[in-house]
Amino acid sequence: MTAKERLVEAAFSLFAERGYDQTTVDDITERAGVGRTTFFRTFRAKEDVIFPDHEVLLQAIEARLGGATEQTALLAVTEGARLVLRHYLAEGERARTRYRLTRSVPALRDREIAGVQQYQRLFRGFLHDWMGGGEDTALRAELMAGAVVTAHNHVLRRWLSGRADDPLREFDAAMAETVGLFTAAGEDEASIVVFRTKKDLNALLPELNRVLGRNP
Amino acid sequence: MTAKERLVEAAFSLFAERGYDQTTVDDITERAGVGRTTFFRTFRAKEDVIFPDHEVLLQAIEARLGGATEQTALLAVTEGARLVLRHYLAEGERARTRYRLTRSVPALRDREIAGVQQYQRLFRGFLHDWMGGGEDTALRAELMAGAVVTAHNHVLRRWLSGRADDPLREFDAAMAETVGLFTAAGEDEASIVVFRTKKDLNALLPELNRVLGRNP
DNA sequence: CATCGAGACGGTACTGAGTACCGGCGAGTA
DNA sequence: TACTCGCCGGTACTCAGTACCGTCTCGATG
Repeated sequence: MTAKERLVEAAFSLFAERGYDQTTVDDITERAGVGRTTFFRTFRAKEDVIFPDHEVLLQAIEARLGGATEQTALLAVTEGARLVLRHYLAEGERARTRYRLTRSVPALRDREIAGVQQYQRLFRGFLHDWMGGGEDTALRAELMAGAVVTAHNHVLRRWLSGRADDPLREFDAAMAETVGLFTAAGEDEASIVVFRTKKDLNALLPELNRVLGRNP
Repeated sequence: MTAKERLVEAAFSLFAERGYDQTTVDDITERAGVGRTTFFRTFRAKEDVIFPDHEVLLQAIEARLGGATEQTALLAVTEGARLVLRHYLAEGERARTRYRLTRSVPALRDREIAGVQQYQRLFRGFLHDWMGGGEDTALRAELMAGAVVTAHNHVLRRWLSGRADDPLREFDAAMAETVGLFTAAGEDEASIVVFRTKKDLNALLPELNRVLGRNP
């Protein structure tokens, strides 16, 4: 068992017992049986000990995005997000413990948000490059990246709080809805119906539906 | 001049001279001519001194959202975001100094992200309530809130880095594109414009754009 | 006028996170 | 054996943040 694993074990157990603020780094290192210096060599800060796989996840996403073609870019992004979700699902109870901590301890909550931002940054850069990297697509890339991360977090939080029985299924649905926002009905078009009449509106509804390509 | 203002002045000047990490709270309070206790009574942490109006902005947004009706909900959200943008624009050089700091100091960057999350949370709650508060609209509300904040930040950063000459105009365009993602040709809605006229169509285009929430 | 209470401020002392630096220990190598 | 490289532990220090207490001012109230 490496020093890192022992530190993580000790930290999670102590946080569960006494709470985050009531646990010092000395407490953690003592239980882990390592020196205090080792802690700060392994983690940059006390808060990072509950996100031990953060760097690994970032690299996994980067690798997934790197192996994408022009045609599979959107798929790569959703699968990158799915990578994160699957990781949390595999963690099981530890992920839920982290969730409780991040919800109750402001310092950890902020830290998690900052971490999510790093995922988003990866997606944004990848999507923007995919779109050509021009200034006209910068906002669109940023919106897409944010939406993907938001959708992922939404499903993840539902599972973490026990409200999702089939998170991967929900993830697919959420992703479909999310990327649909950007792909359906084209860039900046809107359905516009222009007519002039004195008829009653109810009499016009069937014709309106026809123009809009719908079946009443 | 209140103690808070003097602390902010002292902090910004010292950060510009020596940098953030090289400036201690003692340095700030000494230049401001107040006691160290006063600093932590005024700001929760050292990082908060460069976001002195954060709470005020949050309350301003909340007030703006509170005075909205069922029909003006989307307008209220965009104007809430516009409130933030206008505040930064009015700040002028101080906002740019803050931007340089948040870009170079990780602690400040994380703090800012956490602050943005608070705006987003307000929008999300408001939009979700507006949509009825059901589980089926939770994701959609979250996506919209995230998109609005993203679009705002995108324009704000463009202005902060000197790439936007007319930020308010860009903001309107970005917001139109953003809310358009959710309203244009969406699930079972469509933008319908009804009018009768004999005018030339070209003369009507500006008005059409206004109705559609666009800036030509 | 006297005094009482509230609020703002400053000073002191303390905890604990994070850093810098040094020395020890074991494994591989010439 | 001597050397070095990498990992670890210990010590000492800075500084953010907290707790607590005493002081001052000001306005209200008797």
